Amino acid sequence: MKLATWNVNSLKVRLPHVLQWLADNPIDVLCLQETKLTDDKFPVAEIEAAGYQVAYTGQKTYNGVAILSRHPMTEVVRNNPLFPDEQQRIIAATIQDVRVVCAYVPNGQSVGSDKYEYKLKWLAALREWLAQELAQHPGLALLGDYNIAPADADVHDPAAWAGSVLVSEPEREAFRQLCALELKDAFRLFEQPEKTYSWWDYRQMAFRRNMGLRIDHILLSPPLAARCTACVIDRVPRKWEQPSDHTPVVATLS
DNA sequence: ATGGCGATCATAGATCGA
Repeated sequence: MKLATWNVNSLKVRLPHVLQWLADNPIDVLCLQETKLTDDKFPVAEIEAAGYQVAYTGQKTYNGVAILSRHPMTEVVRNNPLFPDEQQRIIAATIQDVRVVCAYVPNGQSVGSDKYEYKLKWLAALREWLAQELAQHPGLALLGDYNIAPADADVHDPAAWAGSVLVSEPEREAFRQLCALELKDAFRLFEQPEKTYSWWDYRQMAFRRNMGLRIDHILLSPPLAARCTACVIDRVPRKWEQPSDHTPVVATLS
């Protein structure tokens, strides 16, 4: 089973990219973030025509998440039941023996801002809910845009980024608290090329200069981590015309 | 120090993202 996550920064603009990438990479499950579509505008027919079922929850302009699956989805949950929220940032579904949680973690804007406080509260509530989910679903995968670079190795210029949003210590502690649920960062289960990132700013030719951050992650519970044979970041779609600023992360389970 | 770029929307400049 192959699972992937991709922040598409508008599914309206990026639907051709998603369909092309799925044609090239016929994986089982794809989690999307930042669809930026209300549910009435979600491109269900195009995705079904590509061979995927889909569950989604969105809103106008901001946020929005979806799960595309080649296999039936059950127990679909939208949002964190422990954290009432207007912002559509979480969708979960059970696919075969895997509880798939797709998350778009708040950006946080800047350290100390209201949005930063919201991010930390949101992450604490996510952890609380995941503990409950794990009790019912031992095989759980948390895929998404975490908006956290867990370590300096995930940052192109750690000195320049030190202490700022996406790398600050409270955010990294929140990431570690998710890992403390025994979730494993699939990417770090394997030897990886240095300076591998999942996001590059549109400005300053950041992609060409590889000025990136690794902020999109797949965390796996112990039974799934034991089955994981690979985890890669696919830079290819970032080179396409009119790309998302994020690129897919893919995990393979035996 | 500021703005870079891109998407969105009360379609023009503002807001947000990361």
